[in-house]
Amino acid sequence: MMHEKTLVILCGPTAVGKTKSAIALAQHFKSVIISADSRQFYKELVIGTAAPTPDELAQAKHYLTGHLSIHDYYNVSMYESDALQIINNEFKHRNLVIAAGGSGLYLDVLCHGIDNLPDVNFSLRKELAGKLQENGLTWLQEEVKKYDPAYYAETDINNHKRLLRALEIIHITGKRYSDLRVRELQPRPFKIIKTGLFREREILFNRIEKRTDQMLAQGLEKECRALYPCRHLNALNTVGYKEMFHYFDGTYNLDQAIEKIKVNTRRYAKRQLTWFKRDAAITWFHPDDTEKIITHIRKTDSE
RNA sequence: GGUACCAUAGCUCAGUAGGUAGAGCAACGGACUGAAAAUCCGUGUGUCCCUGGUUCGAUUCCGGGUGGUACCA
Repeated sequence: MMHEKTLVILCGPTAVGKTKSAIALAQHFKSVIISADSRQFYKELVIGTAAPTPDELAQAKHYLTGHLSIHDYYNVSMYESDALQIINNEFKHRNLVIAAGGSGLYLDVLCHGIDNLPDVNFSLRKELAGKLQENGLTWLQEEVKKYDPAYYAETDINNHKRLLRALEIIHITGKRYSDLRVRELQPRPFKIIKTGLFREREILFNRIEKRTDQMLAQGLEKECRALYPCRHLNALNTVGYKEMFHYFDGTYNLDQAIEKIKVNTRRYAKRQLTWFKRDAAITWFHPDDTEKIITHIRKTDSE
């Protein structure tokens, strides 16, 4: 199917160099960048998320970065509609848009949509979380087993977040989560070209180490201190912040907190790689090979 | 220089009354549908410092090296 409109995906693990490459592509194609980094959405999280700098923001139009407050509720479905609306608008006067980021789920939903499941009911979530607290994981497992044995059989039964979400949906809809989660791929009215950035692991890990030290030098501690009162917010359950909060608590000393940030960032990068690796549609490039990425996009786009 | 103690996984250490070894952390692999930088699952990766001796068999016992730590000079 021929589309005259194209969405270019640029994904990859944290610290691989996505921001820089995305800007280079945006400048070359005279295009814009839609962020797909679930923590760069929050305007309060700047240093710790390695958000694009004012200088970088000036080099290309960026969407969906710093557009939320940590106090806002947001989820992947809201991201899907926000991003699609922007893409739709941009396609009125250009043929190519770039979506760049490291949040695999968000990119997948942008490309293929997500099942029409009910939104979170906060009072229900609170109620169920309270029961979980009171009765333990076994209770939650038994509930899911009782109302949706199919889901219980196939899911990670130690993952309380998954079980809680499934139980929520069962309560809200009166239906089984496994019947509603059909994973239907939604067609998009534009072409999608998926590119990924890759570096040798040792080099990637060195970059993480160096970038963490830079964050500290740029004032990560101060940024975290200001956010410390809000530490319970989901947006702050984030690498780089939660470890500093433990330092403020006295659980870690500063050196331990820094080491933990490095370890957890490496693990995050590994989880991202696991996610992206299984997507055979991604073509991989070294971040320095901007010309190759451009050639690939031009070639694929004209096919 | 002398005496004592130590040397086992990437790190900190346990252990084997002689039958080639296991914890924590780190590391590695994986899952993933409205919390996703979240959450969860799985995996020991080893010249037991070197070298002789005793023994059917030594990481373990004995001797000698080497390295480290502490104390005494």
